[in-house]
Amino acid sequence: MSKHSGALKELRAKGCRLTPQRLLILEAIAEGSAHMGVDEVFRRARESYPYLDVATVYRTLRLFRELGVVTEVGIADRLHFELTDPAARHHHMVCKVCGSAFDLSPYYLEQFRETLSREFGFEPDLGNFTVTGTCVRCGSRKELRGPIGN
Amino acid sequence: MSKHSGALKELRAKGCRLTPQRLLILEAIAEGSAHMGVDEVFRRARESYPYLDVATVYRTLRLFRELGVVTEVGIADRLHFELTDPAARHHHMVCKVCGSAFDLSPYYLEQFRETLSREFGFEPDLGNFTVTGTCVRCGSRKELRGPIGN
DNA sequence: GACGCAACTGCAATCATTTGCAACTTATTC
DNA sequence: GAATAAGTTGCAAATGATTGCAGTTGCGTC
Repeated sequence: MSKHSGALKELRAKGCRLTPQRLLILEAIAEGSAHMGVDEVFRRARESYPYLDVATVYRTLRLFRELGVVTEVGIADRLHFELTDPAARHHHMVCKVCGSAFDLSPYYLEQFRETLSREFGFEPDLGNFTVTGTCVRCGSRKELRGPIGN
Repeated sequence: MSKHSGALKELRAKGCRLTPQRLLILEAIAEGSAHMGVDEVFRRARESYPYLDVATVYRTLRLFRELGVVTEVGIADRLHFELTDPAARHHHMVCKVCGSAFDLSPYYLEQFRETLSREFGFEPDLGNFTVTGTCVRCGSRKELRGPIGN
């Protein structure tokens, strides 16, 4: 409950309602593994309420993201979410070869953010920031196969 | 033709074939506006060859992106592409409020890239890098409406 | 604790993107 | 220039995600 109270306050502040569906989805994310796919959230939440529809899950997750309650991580072109933990805020590096997601401390982005803000007045949405690329393991494996290898 | 010759060489090097469809799609992007949506590429290319299928456009664009021939820009959760110009390489800032895309010089990301590479061995795929956020105009408009405004 | 309204949900339809497969083409080899 | 092997295409079906709408429900007000 303690983890949710903040989220509920956010809902109220925006004039949103507290529905059983939203509570279920919130719980599913809070109790599930890190970086949950939409269908995993859906399956978990539906266990307690079989009438739940995927559309509601998508809508709710988007709402939660806008409220800052959950963080979106784009893994392999699909939506994944995790509970936002203000005490351990972090970004993500996703390997486009193996699909693994690594946490990245905001420390490494602070300077970048400041530059964009100062130079262009552009305020980056780093709350849901993800860099794709190649992780150490996949990078070294590729080298072994030569420059054209796939 | 001069702009394409590089792309054609890339195709050959990877053992890919040169088909009329691919040429059409390449031309459509080269002649079209910046940051073209998939359907715009499709419509343009189909003008010269009505049998062209969307699936082919998607497949070809993905191939071109992997070859570095085109650059992907994610605007409002949809795929957009532009011809990669090695002489004027740049990244993108996309405003999540108004959907505008702004060019960003690689200069601002060089340090970030180096840090990720050195600290984590993670090689970011900055060729197709996009930051979302709020641009100057939308940022200031929001302030006028107060903190809860939408 | 009933009323009213805007927010929310479920359903079905729709859009954006990807994939499996059989038929067809490109480019290579002889 | 015919035979061949591998890459490509179009079509149709599947998947992931969004949206319109009519009915339902949370919640502030009396």
